[in-house]
Amino acid sequence: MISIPTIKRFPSYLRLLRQYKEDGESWISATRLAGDLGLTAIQVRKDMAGTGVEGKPKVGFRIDELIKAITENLGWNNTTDAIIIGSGHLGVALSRYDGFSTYGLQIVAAFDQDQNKVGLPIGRTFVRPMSELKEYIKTFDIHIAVITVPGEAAQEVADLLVDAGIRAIWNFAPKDLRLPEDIVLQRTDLATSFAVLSAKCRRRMEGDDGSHPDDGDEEHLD
Amino acid sequence: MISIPTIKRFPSYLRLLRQYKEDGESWISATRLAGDLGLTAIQVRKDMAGTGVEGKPKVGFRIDELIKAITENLGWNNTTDAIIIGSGHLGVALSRYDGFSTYGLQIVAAFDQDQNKVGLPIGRTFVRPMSELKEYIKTFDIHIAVITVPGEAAQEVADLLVDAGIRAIWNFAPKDLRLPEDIVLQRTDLATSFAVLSAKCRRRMEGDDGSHPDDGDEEHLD
DNA sequence: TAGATTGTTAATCGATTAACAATC
DNA sequence: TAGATTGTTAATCGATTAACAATC
Repeated sequence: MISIPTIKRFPSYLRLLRQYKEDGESWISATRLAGDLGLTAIQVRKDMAGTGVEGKPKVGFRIDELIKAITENLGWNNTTDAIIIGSGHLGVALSRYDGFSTYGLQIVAAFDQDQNKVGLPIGRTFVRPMSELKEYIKTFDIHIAVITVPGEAAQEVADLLVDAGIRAIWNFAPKDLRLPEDIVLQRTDLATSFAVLSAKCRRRMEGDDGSHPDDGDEEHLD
Repeated sequence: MISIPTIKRFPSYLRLLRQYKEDGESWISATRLAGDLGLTAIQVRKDMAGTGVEGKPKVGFRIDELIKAITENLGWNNTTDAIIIGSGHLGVALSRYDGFSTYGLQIVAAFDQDQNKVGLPIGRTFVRPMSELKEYIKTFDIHIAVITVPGEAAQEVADLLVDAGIRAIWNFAPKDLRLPEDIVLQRTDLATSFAVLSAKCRRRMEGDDGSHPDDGDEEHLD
């Protein structure tokens, strides 16, 4: 089974591979991939081994094959429908974000507690009232929900989602959710990301000694 | 020196500690912190050791002391000015985000290449043209820049920032930047975050066996 | 006192890195 | 052939977890 650190590097590989392809190339070596991403060639080869794609000594890997294998490995070859709860600035930004289509993610509905927002257009749809949440999830068999409500409301919303039968939650609210073990949870916490940035800045100031490993994560986010 | 994984957990501790304080409590045990965050008590004690705060057997740690120590450790006791490049949906959302004040981060200016956006109000300020970027950074001695431009433009913008003397870049664009070693780089990559979510979903489906370690990063943001 | 909790030292676990034979 | 590159096995490194004495 592929490790989480490797999974985290997959999107970066994918972006670069697509670029190579666009440039008309069809083979790529781990050496060059590593150079372009600031990784070691050994690490890239290990990661590629996880995809099941075999390389050719002296030439490297077939770009098309790698793109296909990584995409499938991430499950990004199929489109997944998701809903978003919270239509504040961030909710609107994510709802309208084109980039998600690259990952096979499609925001098909937005919900908000604020009656004044209900009905407003957002992305390709409009804001729905929370009262319709449960029925929507069940009717359209939605598996993934994105939370962009204020931190204070996040746990309550998460509980509603779990009750409605959601399987995975992508939480952007600054709050650590408590969820049943069988629910998949992924955070994108700006505070955590900025904490790492702050810490790195601090070290740079205080004269850290030489070594500058590229985290990439939060990094890469963590 | 405090490890990056520990740094990543600091914001979660901080949020929880502030909540305890609001609830009128003044002491907290590692056991309870661990329970509320889904960590082990041993790990919490190790993390707390990093702050330099000493606990009392049987009672735990003074909440005020921990809040102060963690805040100072992250450098969040002082306000830091930052600028943002790219006034699309995400840029606007981040510029207006109130939560940053909690981390001592203040977005003091926004820039955009699009002449139609220049002059538009955003957050507490208005959009400036890219032509003013370098001078602004030098005049106000800005150390941190947030990038929210499209992936294709990110490297170019980053190069401009480095040339203007920026020290740290928080990159939200879906692009892996190549920067001089002395520049602090932190990514918040939605693709990476969603990749982890996708992988976890996949495993849940394919009948993974029992163990459900809470990543939290990315989970993690990260 | 008894018992929950802290703090430290040692063991474990997993990812990265190194070494090196195999290959085209 | 020579040499760059792959793929695998072993070594290293660092974080998490376990064990346990110290403490109030």
